[in-house]
Amino acid sequence: MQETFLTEFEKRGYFSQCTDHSGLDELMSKGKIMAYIGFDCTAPSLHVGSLLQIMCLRLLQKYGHQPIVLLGGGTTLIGDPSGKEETRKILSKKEIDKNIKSIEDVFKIFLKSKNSKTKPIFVNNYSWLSKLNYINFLREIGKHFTINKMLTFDSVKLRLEREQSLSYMEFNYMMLQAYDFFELNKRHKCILQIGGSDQWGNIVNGTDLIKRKEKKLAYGLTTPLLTLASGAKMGKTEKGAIWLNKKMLSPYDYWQFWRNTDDKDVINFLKLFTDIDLEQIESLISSNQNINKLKVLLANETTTMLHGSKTAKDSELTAQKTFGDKSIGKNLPIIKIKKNSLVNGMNILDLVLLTPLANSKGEIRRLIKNNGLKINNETVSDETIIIDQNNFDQDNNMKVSHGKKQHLIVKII
RNA sequence: GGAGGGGUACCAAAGCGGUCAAAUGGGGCGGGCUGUAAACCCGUUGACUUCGGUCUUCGAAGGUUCGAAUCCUUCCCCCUCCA
Repeated sequence: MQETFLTEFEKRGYFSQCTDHSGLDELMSKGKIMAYIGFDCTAPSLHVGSLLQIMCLRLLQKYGHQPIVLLGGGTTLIGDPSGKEETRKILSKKEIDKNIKSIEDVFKIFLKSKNSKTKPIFVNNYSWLSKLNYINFLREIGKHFTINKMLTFDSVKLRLEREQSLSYMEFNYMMLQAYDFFELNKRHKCILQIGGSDQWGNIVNGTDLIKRKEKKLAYGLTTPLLTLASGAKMGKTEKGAIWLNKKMLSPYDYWQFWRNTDDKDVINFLKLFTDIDLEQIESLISSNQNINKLKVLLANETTTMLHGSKTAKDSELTAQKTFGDKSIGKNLPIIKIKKNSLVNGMNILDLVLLTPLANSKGEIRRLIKNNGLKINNETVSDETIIIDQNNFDQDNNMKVSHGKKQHLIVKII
């Protein structure tokens, strides 16, 4: 059987639901289509939780389709109630615009723009949503929505069942998203919206609206909500979200995130988050590769995609040095301190407090008590020791470790 | 509108005048085992400290008391039942 966008989409584990599977598959194998995914702009960067959607856009390009990236400058002003138990905090227009700019940069890394037929189109729904006239909107769009049906959507239903307030503003969100699809259908002949499974309701509203107003067929396709083997949501860890923007998360930490994948998730992640051919992945599985090698492969592939192959290699090397020969790898985070703050020596507690490794002296004391703090690979057992120039090597570096995984370099300048 | 029940640390939940920085479980962090995995075992989990203590915290604000998470008053929020 010939491979199509949808067949690979399914094989890789991206598929959850589709409004018309065979219809869409047929259409997409006949020629190029336009498809869009909308992204929220509540933060200055997307995190790994959105990576699956980004991979979908890449897959579209692979099969010669053109992705539209919708940055929700308008809808973020309202806040999507889907999957949220509480009202989101509302951001200012200025913050959102700033976020959009930095999110766009990430897409430009992931998506290819050389081929003019498949290069991504960036749109901001603020440009049309902000121009809507309330009365016209109600007459043209609002009449196609029944309250009866809107109340049955999970995003609304859950809030009502829990008696948590849902403002009229948020209640309108789904209409706006439906309108986005309608607008993109008119502007760019966009006939497919992809989204996470929590977006199903919103997407279907869009295809319905297009059907009613334009008498045209449009399709919806959703990806499953990913959960890790541990049951946690993809993308957020205790230390914070796994951001895609390198200003918010260093490439080394990004690499580490993938390297630390649960054994049970590794194969799935290779399929979901790398470009490695499915056949090749299958052969890796059947050849019974060492699981840790696969994790390194996963980390290298994902990091290369975002930060480039050189950075990925450097991260691997840093990891090798850090965990293998316990030396200093160059990609470890560096904390700089001034030379004169060390002339009289500095208490270990004060020094560690300057780093992101701990938030209070009490925490550092506990860490020392539990044998978790190391200076240059030596376990610190006394909280009163003084750090001075002698603890640094000839390059003025000193390695500080919190447990086995968190390491950084303190450097004298 | 009426009648009850409740808001405690990251979450869940006990405590109901002093021995409460607050039981227990989950989560987190650290250690052990290992493979930078999972499972398991152990320790730890407000801040500061000269390690004697000191300061801040049990929805909010006042009050009673030598002493309040605990009692009283007002206010805010949530839940259940009735209308």
